[in-house]
This record gives sequence, structure tokens and C-alpha cells, in this order.
Amino acid sequence: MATEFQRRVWEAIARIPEGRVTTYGAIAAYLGTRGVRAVGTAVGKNPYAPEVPCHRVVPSNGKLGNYSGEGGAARKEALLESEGVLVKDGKIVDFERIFYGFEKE
DNA sequence: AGCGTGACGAACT
DNA sequence: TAGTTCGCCACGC
Repeated sequence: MATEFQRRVWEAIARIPEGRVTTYGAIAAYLGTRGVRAVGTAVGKNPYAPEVPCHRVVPSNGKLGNYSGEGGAARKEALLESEGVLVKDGKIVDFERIFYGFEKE
């Protein structure tokens, strides 16, 4: 099992609609914390299960970031493209356009 | 309580 | 532009 904080992170990720992505910073802000590290650490230690589309979480640099799943970032990229999120040279295409901010919905 | 680590971020050089 | 440093929060030892 995990901590409440961890659970909170998954919940935020679960709110990301298909074809959209968000950033660790956005999640941190959504949770009300400034430690994006805590978010990243939490997600990384999570059971990156298909129940939690962790692949929709990307760093603010518009790239893919990391992934502890099988295939690493490559797998993440494949998943994103499968949802309509195009990735070019390891970077999210129209990242700002598909970026999902919480509170908007 | 302190230290180290981590799927990051922003600032600085 | 790329590489480095510090900072941030949470968790494990």
C-alpha cells in the first residue's frame, strides 16, 4: 500500500483525460505542495499500473521524462502516441496545447 | 533527528 | 544551448 500523499498523486493523474498530459509541477501545485520531487518520487515508487496513466505525466521541459515501466521512456512514448499524443524526437508535440491543467474541469 | 535518494524545476554559469 | 547547482517535499534507513 502507499501513503495518502501517494494516493493523492494517482488521483490527480487519473483525472488526466486521454490524449492530454500534465506536468509534475502541475500535480504538485494541485496537491498544494511545492516539492515536485515528492510527486516524482511518489509516482515512481507507485505500482505504475494501467489503472494509473502515469505515462501522461511529463516534465515541464516538454519531453517525456522518465518511466520505471518496461521499456522505460520508450514505452511511455508508445502509450502517449496510442492516445493521440504525438512525440517527436522524444519531445511532446504541441505540448502546451495538449497540456492538461487541473481546476479547469 | 539526520542523511541519502528520487519518473523534477528553475536559476546560474 | 548545454551542463551544473541548489532547492523543493516525501520516504526509507
